[in-house]
Amino acid sequence: MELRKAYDPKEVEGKWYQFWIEKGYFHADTESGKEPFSIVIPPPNVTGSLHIGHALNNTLQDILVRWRRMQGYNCLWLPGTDHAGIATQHVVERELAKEGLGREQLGREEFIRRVWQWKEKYGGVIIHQLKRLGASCDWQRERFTMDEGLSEAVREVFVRLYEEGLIYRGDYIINWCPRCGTALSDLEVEHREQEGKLYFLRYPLEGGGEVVVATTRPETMLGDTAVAVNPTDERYRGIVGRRAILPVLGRRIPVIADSYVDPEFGTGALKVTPAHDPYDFEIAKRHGLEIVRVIDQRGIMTEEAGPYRGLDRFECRKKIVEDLQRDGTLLKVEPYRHSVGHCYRCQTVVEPYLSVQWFVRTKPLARPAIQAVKEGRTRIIPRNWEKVYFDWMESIRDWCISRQIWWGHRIPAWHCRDCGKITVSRTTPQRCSHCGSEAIKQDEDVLDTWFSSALWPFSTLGWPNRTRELEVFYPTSVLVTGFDILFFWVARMMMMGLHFMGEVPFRDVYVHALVRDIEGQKMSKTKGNVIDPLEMIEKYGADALRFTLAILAAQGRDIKLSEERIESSRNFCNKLWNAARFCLMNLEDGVKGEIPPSLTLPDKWILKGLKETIREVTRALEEYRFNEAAQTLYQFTWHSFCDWYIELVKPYLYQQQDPQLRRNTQAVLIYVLERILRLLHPFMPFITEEIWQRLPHEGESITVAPWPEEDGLPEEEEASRRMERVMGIITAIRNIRGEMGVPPSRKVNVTLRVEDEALSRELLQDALFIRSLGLVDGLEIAVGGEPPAASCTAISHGVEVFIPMRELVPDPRKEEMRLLKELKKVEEDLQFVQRKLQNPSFLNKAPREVVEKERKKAEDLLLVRQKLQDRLKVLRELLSTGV
RNA sequence: GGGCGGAUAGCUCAGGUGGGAGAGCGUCGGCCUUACAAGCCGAAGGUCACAGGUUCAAGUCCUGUUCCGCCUACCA
Repeated sequence: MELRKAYDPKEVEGKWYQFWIEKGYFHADTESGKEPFSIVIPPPNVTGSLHIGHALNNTLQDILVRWRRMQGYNCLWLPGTDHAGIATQHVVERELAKEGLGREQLGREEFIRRVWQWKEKYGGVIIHQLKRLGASCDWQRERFTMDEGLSEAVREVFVRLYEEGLIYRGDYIINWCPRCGTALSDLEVEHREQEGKLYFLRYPLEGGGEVVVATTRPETMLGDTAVAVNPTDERYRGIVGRRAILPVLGRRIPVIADSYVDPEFGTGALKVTPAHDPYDFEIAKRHGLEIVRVIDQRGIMTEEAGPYRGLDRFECRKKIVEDLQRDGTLLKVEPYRHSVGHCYRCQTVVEPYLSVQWFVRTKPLARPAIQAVKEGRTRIIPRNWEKVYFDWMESIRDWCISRQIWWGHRIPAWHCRDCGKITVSRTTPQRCSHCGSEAIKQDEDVLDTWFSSALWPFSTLGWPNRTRELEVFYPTSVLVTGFDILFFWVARMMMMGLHFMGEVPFRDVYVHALVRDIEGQKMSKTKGNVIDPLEMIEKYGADALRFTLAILAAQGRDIKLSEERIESSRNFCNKLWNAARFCLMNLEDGVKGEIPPSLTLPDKWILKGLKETIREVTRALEEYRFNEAAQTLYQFTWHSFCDWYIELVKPYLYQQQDPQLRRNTQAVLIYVLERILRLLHPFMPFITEEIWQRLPHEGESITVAPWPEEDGLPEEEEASRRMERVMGIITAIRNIRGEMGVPPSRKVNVTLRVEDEALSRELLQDALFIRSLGLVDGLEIAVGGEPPAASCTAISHGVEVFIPMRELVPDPRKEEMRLLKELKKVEEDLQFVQRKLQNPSFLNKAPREVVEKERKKAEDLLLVRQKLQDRLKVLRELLSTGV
């Protein structure tokens, strides 16, 4: 059964994925008794489609899961999606808008019904895309944050936290998105540096004089209820306690002293707008100030704004600046760079807004979460993210969890119309728990989506029920995620996991990089620089995409992805394919992959390489060094196996005299290839399965084949060195050929000169390789004696290589250049080594083996130099007499 | 303001615990050598950002500087 000339991913990917699913390889069995290895997927937004960041995230998870599965672990990779409250609501509202409908028209219940409808229809897109990528998730356990089970967990957590006093409700200034019409948590606000202006306003004082305040938001002056100065500020000592007259509205407001005010900034006098600035709000609370709301939840000026009522906040700013300028209140305007908060969903400028919201008291939850990482019960990898985690956790602020939208987990709290108190309950209550009134109404708000995802590692395993899944798979082995959601998600899972399970949610957190474009820009649709993973899969195959992401995934650095990189991985797939094609073409009936009792030199060399590769790849994966694992495999497969081993053993395969040798060689070829496939399988699942199935193999799928072990592979240091010497000679011959422009069609005669008998006997035995890979016709091996005249020369591993010049394009000058170049290099090296050896402190202080190494190096270099000089001398005599 | 990361070949990047720097792509030269032109063989190309320091020895450890990037923050 011969393979096609080029690998075609389209023909194989779908087929094998379906096969794996049918066989149930991805399904974890709680009763298997094998050691568990579990990962919960960072649930993508249900509205989402697979972008390159998902592709990276899931490729890395799949590599770990497939590798551990082959190692014999009972692997659970639990997939699912996140209901993404605000995002999903947007999407559905946009859909409705097309029908000319608004959500208010439909009413809450009907709207929610439509969201579910939408979810059923389009929500699975990303799940299908993950399958295209090859993700080996346990699809039978797929979850959704709005599932009944997960919703139960959410209610349970809310009620318990409320009962423990860790959830409270109150009036606070929160981040409000006027466009989305909802509160946002601090994390959901993106701060961006922006070119703004600092306006200096003159507020007259009652009884004469004035105080000048500075502000970036002049429109909020309408809501000012005080002017504050620092109590230590000499300049203002006299005016504290007096009253200022608010321009436009004429309101009398007190001048107060508060240490929050920075005397260095602006004029040192701060206008206090309690309803529209979180810190002004704090000041107001301290001083019992009046609170006047001048901007409403749509970003429109309220009745309190007097003449400006009804204006949009930005229009109002423009207008009020004009007016204040006209009447002289505006003293001056300075350009000012400052950071402005934007809604992470819609980029609207966020409004600090005073409203009643629900909060989680985070400090008591954070403490154990910090402790767990400090004690190493959870490791964050790479380590430097631990610091970021600690910094955030130690200065954590209470988490605003209520959202004024409809799509999400409705807050399980009921307000009593009679006594005004709140009943929080797991199930829908019939009456107020305080006064017994039946006039109760459920809170309108829903919970922040991250509230439910914070429970993901245990809610998906069945909590609050005590399930077998929890018992076996919690804590999960590792969480793989991007640093952008370290706070949003990882930190909160840590807090919730520890609080409710009494144990960390994961042993390791592997934090990977962001994928950027080749210029280092974040990919975004608006910039038009996105690389669409599905398009890449379509074009180059899933394996090529996966391998590219893996080989680029170095710790601590962002990935700059370009299509060329994927193309080169595609070439690697093709290389592997053709290596397999070669092996199969040369495979006789009945031969299977094994290590035969007698091994040739190339066999011993490649098996040693394989052993090292297994060790290195396994170690790299254990340390989450995906790029090193991929790189090692690439080098071994392409350069060791294809470029050298296959070429070296061709003479054995093609000869007829010794059938046993031929068959043994085939056995080693298959043996090594099959191990390469297994090592590559976590990275490139499809092509490896396709080839593996065509090779002689044991078992029904490479997915469940055992991970290769070093044990049982021969060491053969000596043979390996001998092989490398031969390879060095071959390279030397090729070098001369290349530099002298000898085409491959032209064979050359070669003389090798060595110093001792034993070496010459070995070379004689290995002559076959030199002939075949060096394209050598006659090969002579001399011990000592006169070197042949008029030759091109090279020295490798103590062996002098001669190719008679008349066989080549005879240009002695060219050869002279070549030798001089070589000599220069050797002399430089020699100088360097000798300088070291002449340094007494080096000889005294450096470790013995390092000194020995340098001595040996110097000896070798001296020898090489001598020989090169001899050659040069002969060549020059030749040149002077003429060839 | 605080913190973190980066600066290595023309480009994109690797280089755990210090012992004279590697890959992919690109470039140049030679090849359709019966697995592969998505390929083979060979070559060129580097003051490892800068300045000090530690050390017998520094791309690697320490200090400072410059230039980028990111995260974070209550100077309105």
